Amino acid sequence: MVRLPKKERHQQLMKMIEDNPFITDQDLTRMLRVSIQTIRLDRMELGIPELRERLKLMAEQSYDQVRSLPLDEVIGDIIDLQLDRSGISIFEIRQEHVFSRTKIARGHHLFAQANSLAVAVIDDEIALTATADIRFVRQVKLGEKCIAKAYVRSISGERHKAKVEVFSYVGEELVFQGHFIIFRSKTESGGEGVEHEDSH
Amino acid sequence: MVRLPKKERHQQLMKMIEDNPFITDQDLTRMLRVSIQTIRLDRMELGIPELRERLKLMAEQSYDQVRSLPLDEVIGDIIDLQLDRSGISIFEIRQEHVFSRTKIARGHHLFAQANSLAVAVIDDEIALTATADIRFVRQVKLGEKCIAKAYVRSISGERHKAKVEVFSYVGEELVFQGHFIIFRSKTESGGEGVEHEDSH
DNA sequence: ACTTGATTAGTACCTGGTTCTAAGAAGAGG
DNA sequence: CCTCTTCTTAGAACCAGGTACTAATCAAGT
Repeated sequence: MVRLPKKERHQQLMKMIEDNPFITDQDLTRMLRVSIQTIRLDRMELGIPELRERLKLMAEQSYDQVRSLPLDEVIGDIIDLQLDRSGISIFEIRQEHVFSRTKIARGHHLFAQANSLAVAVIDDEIALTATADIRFVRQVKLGEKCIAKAYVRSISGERHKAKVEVFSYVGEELVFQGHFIIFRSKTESGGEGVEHEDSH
Repeated sequence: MVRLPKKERHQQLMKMIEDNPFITDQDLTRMLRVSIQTIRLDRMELGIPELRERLKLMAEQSYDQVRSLPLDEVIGDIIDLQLDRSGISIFEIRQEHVFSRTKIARGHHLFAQANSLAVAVIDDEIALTATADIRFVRQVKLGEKCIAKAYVRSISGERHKAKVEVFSYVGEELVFQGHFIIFRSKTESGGEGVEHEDSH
């Protein structure tokens, strides 16, 4: 049984741990046919932490992710906002926003950006989307930065509706447009007879 | 120093572990002022695994999530699907889908469910939303289960468009409706001159 | 022959537990 | 008062999965 040269073993070891971080040194000795000390020396050289540390790290990462989720009440970063007038937000299409096969952004993310912005631009305690009429003008791909611009077109009196138009661009190109009707509460508390409002 | 009754201590212990799963029994003895054996008996009674098991579980969950992400190309669980005809999906509104203050679902999640379903119901390799005309009929709250029903209304020849209507209900009540126009590729590969398609 | 790098063996020790046995303390019921 | 039960604490043995360190062996290289 000819053993592998050290470098190759290191390569294998890294790969094995990468695609199964739950593996113990004991398991690795069986698979690589070297002593457990060798495995440990290898991990040291490669700077790979022990099993428990690996799991702890993974757990911490996922924990932090969960805790930072509540922050994203707005999809995309708002970079300009004039309440009841206009707003701009930017949203980068990342891996998690695209269809894995085609790398084309899933529409609800573009909608979410536009919708969030349309709601944010309304200066009120509670603002909910009532209707939306949207059009996906061209597909947006992985890595592209989508810039949404919202304009408040009218704020009608009695029933507290606002019309908001949103145009999203990648560079100069229009990729999405939407007309939103947003219901807003009274500044005081919130309306009687607001039956057709909705979330966003 | 009067110690807490057992039930209260159990309450506290559960809460403490819940909002810091990285805590050791040793730490807990200091905070609850009981012996480490008591802590361990308590964990046993409550069925709370040891620190390492907790971390391992978290790590496994996040690992599985990452690996299963490509699966959730559809938002909501599809419970019935007749390709090119109709489909039904169910989607439970959870904490992460609502505005934290009002507990009302954010519209883009309802849209995402409907849109996903509209795309899924089209029997084609590539199907992308072109336009959508949607209406949020009433707000949906935390904990409600949203059932979306999609009907394919027409499939037009040359340009490969399909019209899909989606109605979402909570119980008997209509909460959302949308008319989608979906572009589809040719079954073979995918068309030349498809310039207005989009993601969903 | 001497040195160096790679590998293996073995021991002591660590953390964060489990499992089991045993012994006090505290209150309830007789 | 005694006894029974529940709760709590103590302690020892053991375990997984390591770290840290020492030492021995082997195979080349020069």
